[in-house]
Amino acid sequence: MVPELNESAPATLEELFRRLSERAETMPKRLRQCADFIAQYPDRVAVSTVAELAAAAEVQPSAMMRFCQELGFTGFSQLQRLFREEYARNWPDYATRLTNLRELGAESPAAMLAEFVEAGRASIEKLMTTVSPEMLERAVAVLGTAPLIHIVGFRRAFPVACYFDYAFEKMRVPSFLHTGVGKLNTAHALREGEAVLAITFAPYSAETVAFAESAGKEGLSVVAITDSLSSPLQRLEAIPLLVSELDVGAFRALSATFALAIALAVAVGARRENG
Amino acid sequence: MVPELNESAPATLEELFRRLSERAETMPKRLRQCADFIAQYPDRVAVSTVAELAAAAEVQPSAMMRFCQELGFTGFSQLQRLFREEYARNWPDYATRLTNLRELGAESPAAMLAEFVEAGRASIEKLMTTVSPEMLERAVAVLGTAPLIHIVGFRRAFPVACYFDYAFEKMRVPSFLHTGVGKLNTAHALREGEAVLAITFAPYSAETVAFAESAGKEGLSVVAITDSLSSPLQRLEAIPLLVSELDVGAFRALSATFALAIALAVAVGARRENG
DNA sequence: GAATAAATAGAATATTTGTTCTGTTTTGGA
DNA sequence: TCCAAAACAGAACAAATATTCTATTTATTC
Repeated sequence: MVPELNESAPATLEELFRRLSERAETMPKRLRQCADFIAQYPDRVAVSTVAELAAAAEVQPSAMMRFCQELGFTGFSQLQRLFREEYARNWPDYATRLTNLRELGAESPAAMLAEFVEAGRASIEKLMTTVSPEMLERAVAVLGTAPLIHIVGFRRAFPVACYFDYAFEKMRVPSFLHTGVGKLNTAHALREGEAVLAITFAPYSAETVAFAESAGKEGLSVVAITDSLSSPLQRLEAIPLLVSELDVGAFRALSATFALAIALAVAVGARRENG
Repeated sequence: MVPELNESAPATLEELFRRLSERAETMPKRLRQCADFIAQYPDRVAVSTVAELAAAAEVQPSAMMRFCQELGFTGFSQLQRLFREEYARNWPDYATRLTNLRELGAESPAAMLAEFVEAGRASIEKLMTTVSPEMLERAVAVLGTAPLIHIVGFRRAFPVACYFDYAFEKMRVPSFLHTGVGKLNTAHALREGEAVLAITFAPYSAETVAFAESAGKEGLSVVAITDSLSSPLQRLEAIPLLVSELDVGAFRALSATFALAIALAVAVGARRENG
């Protein structure tokens, strides 16, 4: 059969996604589920059957069909062809791309990305060896039972602190983010039985250390995310979680730290729910 | 039907190719044609039918079948599954794995960390294929010349925005972080020629989208860090940098996003210094 | 150079996969 | 609250795709 021309169907992936973003809002529930799923996992489309894809998106195969037709395709096969053609171009794998990017010249942004990707990957893998499971368990035990968690971290650690606050909010874990806004001193907000989650990396920010110290003196438990055993937070009786990020030149990313952060946050959230 | 175990069939692509190189020499003509073709164009196997593949290798479909069986597979489908899984390896179903972990009673914090480490590693590797070097170059060109960079991103994207502000400050790149503190509207701070760096992930925060839109209307260049081609930022003429983070259960980390962020920040800093 | 075994092509069949259809449920408007 | 329209799930059907079978050709051995 001659593949029929279909003037209303998107001819490229870009066009498809553009149309998707225009129309997804107004689509009925199930079709929107399809749209969201395809937007999130476009690479699955090329190598799956309608049935597999529908199951993964948690809809009926027929819903997926209606979705394809809604977009102007004659059916799933026509949509899939688009993804399969795209696939053919994208094949070179991670290792190849990394090499290619590096060869573009050390100065190019793409080469820089390749460097940080490699550093991030290595840092994350290393994380499994630097974080002690016992300490992690203790940290979860402390944070999982505290009535309120104080989060403190400045400079490079501030994004991590923000993220904790976001994650805790999402899981309805009571938390207080000490932002340092207005240079107001918020240390007086500490109450007995509460816990502190302090994040700091070399050169250790004085405010964070002072905050953790005063909390320790008042008998609050302190969990410390930091980068070495020689961190000043080690002197307090804090529960240490060690992350070491590999650097590229003078720059250090936060990829591994965030992996630790989300794992800790989710573990604390889960502990709370299960009592 | 239960997928039958087949002890003689290669279980991985590596094993398949190894066996191929051992045996190809001694194979009859047509089967060898099959072997050579697959060795040369392995990427086509995942998305083709036997008929297509046979035609491309210039053999009969039945020859391709005999070839598959010669290698120990029950048929073409089994061989193809190997190639499809290889492609799929980048997106294991973490939701299912997490459920399994829970059912096994392995909901320990350490197990959770392992999950996020694995998700982070895979996400970072995937970053190499989702970020287009051309777009990255354009983004660096825009941000590297703008007199001021406006950074906007809320909720889950806020840590990323903070980090950009920190990195830019360290490299003395003029930047302005729109924090949303006090719900003050800061959109009037935009001046001609300046650039916007917008970060948003599904569900896209309305404030970020509105900010980027109003910037776009005033003719400012917008660089968008987002998670899919169907993001609302795509509709503006923004320069897109795509990151997709794998999720664990309902949770998604930021490991890959931060690798991209630091690479972009450093590249912009370098561009400024070198003129 | 004939006999035998192996390999092959193409047709026939079985299976999987895509698509359409129908009765039912949900949603939105009067 | 009822009615009409849209959306939906699941089953039935159609198309495509994989697999097997058989007659024929090609290679190998004696």
